[in-house]
Amino acid sequence: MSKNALPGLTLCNNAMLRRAARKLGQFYDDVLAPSGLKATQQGLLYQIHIGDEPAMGAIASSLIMDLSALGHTLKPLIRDGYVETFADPDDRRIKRVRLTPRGLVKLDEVMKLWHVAQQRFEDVVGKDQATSLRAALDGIAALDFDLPPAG
Amino acid sequence: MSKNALPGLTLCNNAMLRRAARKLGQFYDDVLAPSGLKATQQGLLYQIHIGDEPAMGAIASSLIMDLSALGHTLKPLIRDGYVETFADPDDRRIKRVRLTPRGLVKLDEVMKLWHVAQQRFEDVVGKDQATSLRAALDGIAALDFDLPPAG
DNA sequence: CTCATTTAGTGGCATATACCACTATAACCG
DNA sequence: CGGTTATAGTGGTATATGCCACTAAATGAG
Repeated sequence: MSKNALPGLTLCNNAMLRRAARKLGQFYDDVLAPSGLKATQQGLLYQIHIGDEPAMGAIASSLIMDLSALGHTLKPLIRDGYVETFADPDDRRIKRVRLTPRGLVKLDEVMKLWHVAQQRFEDVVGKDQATSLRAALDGIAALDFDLPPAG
Repeated sequence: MSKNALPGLTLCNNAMLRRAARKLGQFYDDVLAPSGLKATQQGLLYQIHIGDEPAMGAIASSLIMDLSALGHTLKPLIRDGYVETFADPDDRRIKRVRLTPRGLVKLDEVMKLWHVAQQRFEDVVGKDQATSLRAALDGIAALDFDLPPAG
């Protein structure tokens, strides 16, 4: 009944990454649960907050997320009144995003919980380990897998 | 227009992990696309294949995935005839999973593409880097975040 | 044996995330 | 200026995942 009775699991970089993401996501989600937000939503609110009324495209590319996926993810936050959008006056194709006052309050609340989760994570894995892990993950996010142009 | 105009992004372990997972997922998915399978599905077929007609619970716990999530994820694979399930004769609560002949053929096909993606990843990040990354991710997956029992 | 409890999965609902086709707007070119 | 192209988002559809309430089946206590 060991947790890892199945072999071979550790071979695929992508599978391992997703697996770790599920684990960590469950942990962060648990800790954030009292706020009613998921970790993804907390992260998104935070990104919006630290940006200067960022355009959707800017957020999406920062988060390496599909633009339409961002749009979908934003919907519950808009519905719940944490976030609002408005067209850029200089380019009406661009939709900018900001927190509502209510969203600011909520962010404050959820960030307290986030600190708990973050701290607990770093207690368990070690601060330096966590830092180098994040660096490694940032490295992956920055990779370019394109084959060098043949011509 | 830098990709990372927004600051602060790199602070959250969970957010960074998800971000890297999106990036890598997109890459693996791209490479596997000709097979018609997503990387998650390839990974799942593979897990089923290397297991001995594993029970759903066993798969779920190996992958650190919610049991019901596994059930949902399995549905398209069953619908497309790659996978079938059957009740364990000794314990009818248990549902075991196996590949169909068609599933085996498909796995073969998709694994060829997987090797391409995997190889390309390791070319780009380095074999040793990849190995230690996977080890780190496995470490995260194995963490225990429970607070030590107060009693 | 019978009832309470635990275990294994299911189904519904909600969010996360991607791709595609489409629309609106801006930018560019002759 | 007018038509073509490029850019920014939207909506639909599909998979990925999680939680909860529920059912079925096995286990354990009396």
